[in-house]
Amino acid sequence: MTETRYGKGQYIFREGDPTEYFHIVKEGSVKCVKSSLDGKECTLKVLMPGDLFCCDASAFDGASHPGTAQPMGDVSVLRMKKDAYFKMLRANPDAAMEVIRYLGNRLNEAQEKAKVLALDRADQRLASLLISLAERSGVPEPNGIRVSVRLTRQDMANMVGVTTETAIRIMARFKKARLVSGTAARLVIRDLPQLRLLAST
Amino acid sequence: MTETRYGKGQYIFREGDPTEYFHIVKEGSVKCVKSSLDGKECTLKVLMPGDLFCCDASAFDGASHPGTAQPMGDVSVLRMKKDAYFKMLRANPDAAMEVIRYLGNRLNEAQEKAKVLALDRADQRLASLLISLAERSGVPEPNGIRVSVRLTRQDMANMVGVTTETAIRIMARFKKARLVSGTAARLVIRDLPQLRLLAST
DNA sequence: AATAAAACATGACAATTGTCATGTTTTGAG
DNA sequence: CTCAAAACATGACAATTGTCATGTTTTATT
Repeated sequence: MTETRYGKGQYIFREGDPTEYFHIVKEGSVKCVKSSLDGKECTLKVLMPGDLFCCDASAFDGASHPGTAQPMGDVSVLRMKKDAYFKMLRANPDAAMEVIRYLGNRLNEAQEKAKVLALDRADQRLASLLISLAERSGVPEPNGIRVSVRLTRQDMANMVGVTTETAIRIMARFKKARLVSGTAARLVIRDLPQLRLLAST
Repeated sequence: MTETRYGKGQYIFREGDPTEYFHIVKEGSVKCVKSSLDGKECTLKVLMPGDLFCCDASAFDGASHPGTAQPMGDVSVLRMKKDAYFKMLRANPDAAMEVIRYLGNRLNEAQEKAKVLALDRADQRLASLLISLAERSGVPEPNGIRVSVRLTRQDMANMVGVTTETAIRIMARFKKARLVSGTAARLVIRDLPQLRLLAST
């Protein structure tokens, strides 16, 4: 299990690269991204410390990475050679069970995301995103919940499948309605209940 | 491991039901569905013989089912009490590894689906669906590939996050362009290469 | 074979979201 | 602190998709 550090502009691995390592996020956040042929990008998930990645099937079949893993700022990642990882899992039922649980949670999450993308309007999808940001990386503050991950409007757009302009416009509306305040450097959720209402309306 | 049969109009379990069993599809197909508060439905996946479900995290935390499992026609399902299933996995590293591989594949699939929903137009999403139907349940025929699962336009609409009308219109276009023929009872993919092209255009 | 229900179909129109263009503000590197 | 790059912002317009209404065809059941 070796520790590796990555910084801005680097990649942990890219879509299509051969799968060699199992990874755990130690410090910082990591973006999982897929892109289409015409350059459009979609952010599938932001991994936080403790999150596993490439703990799964792509690692098995000698296949290649189905997406790109990109550090958001400076990150530190623990990794282990594929073979050693599998050996470890076989020898250690507790670890294997933990990975099964983790993958199951990730699968549920991914399917919930698919549902939101399939059924909700852009503003609802953004509201859902803000809610989960508040829950997963929120820091309580006097006048709301600060999101500790730095996300530009473009990042948010890529996370909910809309254009940057649409994300900007909707966030501007949210700001006007006092549901949120600030931008990437300091995004604060000010009215979580109202956002929840909007997400399910 | 007991076998259970289900028929039209029944449910294997519904969203919110407590998780009690681990399941395997033995015969027939099973729809995994989520619905929103206002009645809109989204089909996450069609399970085929050999597919596992509830092999995952929801089964752990004593949580409830995140979605509904609905038989498509007559199906036969093998199931095992949660506790026995976990005991079996712990005692059997091969089985545990197999579940890890399976969940990983499902996760990749779900994320690919999310990407398509986030980035592609309705016609591209439908083309992608038809491609994967051809690959996963296609039966070669003199003039194309027959889809062995019976799917109405409404089913397809629910699978790609569009309205029934939109699915009907796009399928009509596909039919006119000789990419497909027939309806639910006998859907045939006639020009897979062209569909692939369309899906990634 | 009759018949009700479901599936398929199509038009007119509305709502949502994307595209492109342009300008302002904020951020970060030197 | 300066300055370029990135992020944020907004308008005008186009494209996509949804909504509602209505009608035909197919399917399944008695």
